[in-house]
This record gives sequence, C-alpha cells and structure tokens, in this order.
Amino acid sequence: MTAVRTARERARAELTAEILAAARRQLAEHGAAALSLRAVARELGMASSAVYRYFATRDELLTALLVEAYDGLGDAVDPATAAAPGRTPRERWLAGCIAVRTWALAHPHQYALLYGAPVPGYAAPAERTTPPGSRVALALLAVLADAPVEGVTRPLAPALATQAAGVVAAVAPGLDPRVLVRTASAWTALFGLVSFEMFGQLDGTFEPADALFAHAAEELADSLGL
Amino acid sequence: MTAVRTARERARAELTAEILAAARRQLAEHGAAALSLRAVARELGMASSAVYRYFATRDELLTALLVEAYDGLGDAVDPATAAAPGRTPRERWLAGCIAVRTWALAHPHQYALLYGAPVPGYAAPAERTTPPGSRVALALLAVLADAPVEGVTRPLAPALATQAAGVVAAVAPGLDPRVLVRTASAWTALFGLVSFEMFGQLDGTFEPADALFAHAAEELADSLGL
DNA sequence: TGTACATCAGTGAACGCGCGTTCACTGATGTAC
DNA sequence: TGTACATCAGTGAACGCGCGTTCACTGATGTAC
Repeated sequence: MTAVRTARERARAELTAEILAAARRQLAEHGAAALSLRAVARELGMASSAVYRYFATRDELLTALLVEAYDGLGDAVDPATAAAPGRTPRERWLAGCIAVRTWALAHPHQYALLYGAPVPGYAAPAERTTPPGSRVALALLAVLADAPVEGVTRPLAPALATQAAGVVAAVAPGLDPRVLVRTASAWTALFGLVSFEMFGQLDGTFEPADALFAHAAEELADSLGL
Repeated sequence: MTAVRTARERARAELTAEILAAARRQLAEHGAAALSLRAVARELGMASSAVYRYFATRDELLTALLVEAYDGLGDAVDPATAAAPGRTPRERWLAGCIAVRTWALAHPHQYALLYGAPVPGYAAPAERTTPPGSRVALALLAVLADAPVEGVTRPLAPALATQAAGVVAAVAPGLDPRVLVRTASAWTALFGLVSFEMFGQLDGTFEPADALFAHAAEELADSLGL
C-alpha cells in the first residue's frame, strides 16, 4: 500500500514543486513585492484557494523562495571557494567574489530579496533563514582561515573581541577571532560593491562595473593579506 | 496685488509642505512600499483626490521624498567631512563614516529607500536624483583628494582607467583617477557594512554593530593610507 | 475482491480590504476694468 | 470701490483593479475489514 499512498504523495510533491517553480518565475520577473498567491495560482491554472493546500500562507511561500535563493547562491560560491591542491587562498577568494557577482547578475530579483531592504510586512523566520543565509560568509571564512593572519588586522577593541569570541564559539571553535572580524569586513565590502551595482548606485559612473569589480576584488585580496 | 496672490501661493506652499511631512512620517513608520496617496490624504483629513492638486502622481511624491532623504544624509555628512585647520583627512574620513551610520540608524526606512532594492514599479528620474544622490560620494572624494595617493592603489587596468577618466572629467577635472577609484571602493565598503547592519544580515553575530563598525572604519582608513 | 468509510485535493463564490486615478461639481480666491 | 469673469482648491462618488484568506462543497484517492 505504500506504493499507492506514494502515488498521492508524489502528486503532492510534484505540485508543490510546480508552485515553487511558478513563484520563482514570478519573483525573477517581477520581484518579491509583486509575488502573490493569486498570480501563482493563475499561472498554474488552478483556483487561488487550492494553493493553500500546499502553502498555508503567502509568507510561507516567500520563505521557501528565500531559502532556495540563499542555497542557489551558496551552491555557486561553495565550489568557487573550495580548497584544492595547488589553489591559493587568493585564488579562492577571487573566485568567490566572482561567483557572488555572477550569481547576482543572473538573479537580480533574488539578490534583491536576500540583500535588499526587507519586504515590508514580512519578517523571515530566523531559524529557517539563518543557516542557508550564512553559507557565503562561512565559505569566505574558510578561505581566510587557510591564510596567515599576522600583520593583517589591527588589534580588536575589547567590546569587539568579546562579540567575536562569542561568534567563534558558536560557529568555528578554535578560530582566531581576528580572522572572523577580517572576514566580516571583507564580506560586507564585497556585498557593498555588488549591491551598489545591482541597485543602480553606479549608474552613470562605473556602469558596467566589471572593471571596478575586478580591481576592488584584487585590492580586497591585498588588504586581506592574501 | 502680489501680496494677495502670495496669500494663495503661501497656502499652497504650506499645504505642499504638510503633504510632504505626512508622507515623510508614513515613510519613516511604514516604509516606502506602504506609502500611499490615500493614506497621506487621510492623515491630513482631506479627500484623496485633493492631493493631486499638489502631486500629479504617487511617484512624484516618492521622488520628492527620495530627494529629501538624500539631502538629509548629505547635510549630515558634509559638515562631518569638512576641511578645517588642523583636521586630518583621517579624522574627516572617520567622522564621515560615523555620520552615515548615525543617519541611517536614525532613518532606517529612508535609508532603505535610498540604498535598498528599488521600489517595485518605481524608477527614480535620474536627473532629479543623481545630484543629491552623489553628495556623500563627493564628500568622501573631497577627503581623499586631500590625502596622498602614492603606494595606496594598485595600478588601474586599461578599461578601468578609461572609465575613471570619463568620470573624473565630468565630476572633478584634474583629479588623479586612482583617487576616484579608491573613493569608489571605500564608499561601497562603507555602505556595504551599514546596509548589512540595517538590513539584518548581522543579526545574531555582530549586532549591535558599533564595535565592528568602529573597527572597520579604522581599517578602511588604514587601507586608504589615511 | 468488494464494500463502507475516511481522508484529501481542488473548486468557485464570497468577504473585506486598499490602492491610484478620473471626473463633474461647488465655492472660495484672485484679476481686469 | 464695485462688478463680471477666470482661476484655482477641495469634495465625493465612482471605476477598475488586485490582493490574502475563508468556507461549504464535490469528487477522487486511499484504508480497513
């Protein structure tokens, strides 16, 4: 009977996937704020109420998309930054930067959903979002953990040292807190540049931003001691 | 008769200001996406159609708020970065960073409007937005223009050099293009950190971000050769 | 293998909401002579 | 200073739209005996 039950369950899984796919398409085309259960239902040719059998709420659908997007980015960055024989941390760092930007350019609305201002009236549930949302930072952390620390960061002020120690304990026990702080700075700088490009702050000056990005990634690598 | 005409015109100017103030309040409280002409009219106790005597369209109102916000930020950053006898570029840089962050923390929704993902369905008219939107970058540029360049930037790749030369010609003729590029990097790095703090990416790690921010500002100053 | 019952998927209508924008209108303010 | 006309501000109703969510329902799929 498991086979039979599986029939229904498989249909359910398939439709769930189709709903997600339609929602993904809408997100990609019109952005997160325009995402609506009704439009998704319309695209699938079903009653809007039917979607409620699969997602209890619009926010739940949004959360699923958010997680998916974080994972898409993570899946792009992980191999780029992976350690391999003969790969220097600098190469891995630069490849990671490029992977982030490439993914962002290919998925502008997803990027905006993840790193733009939060969607009004929607608060992502931290327990579901944090793990996939941390993947890029952790990947960069792994790169910098493989590089020497000395002479690279100024000493941490006490308040910062305490905070960093707490994060280290939770995330990468044994790590030098200075590496963590260094990663945080590099991570924010990288996304600062990508966000400015994506959100149009560079229009009229460094747009397209390929050259500026390549330069900045190298300079960041320099200042990280890679 | 000019005095009399001024009576009507003054009423007009006052109501325009009141509408803007109400819109500003709504933006500050509920965010740009929730900004509606009807809600503004409601708050002022007037018919929603009356607002159309003052702003032809919702987008025009949004644009006015956008310009206002950019100017508010500019007004905060300009004095912080101003040259003065005995003020070092480093001091001015650090003060500028703090001014940006302080303003952002005090005006989160305005910050999101300026530096978050664009409001869906709304494209800011570049000719009105660009000048106030450039103020912070120009202020930082002025600081870095007062500091030595040598040994601070890697050489610019040809494509980047061309692009930078074009911007320099339009914005600050005679400036060393390397200073411009350096400013662009610093500017994106600064806003990257502020945006991550504002948009919740640091929740659970470096939140509150005071310590990380102070550290990063100093490190940026170091890497800028200040 | 067949029947009686329970579960689940999907429908269509409805509720209540808010939005931007238009339009014909009243009444007040300003202008020209 | 007074009158006739033009301009402008503000009203209230309406159009047409889309949204999230609920609910009673039909019909198909699965389960227990």
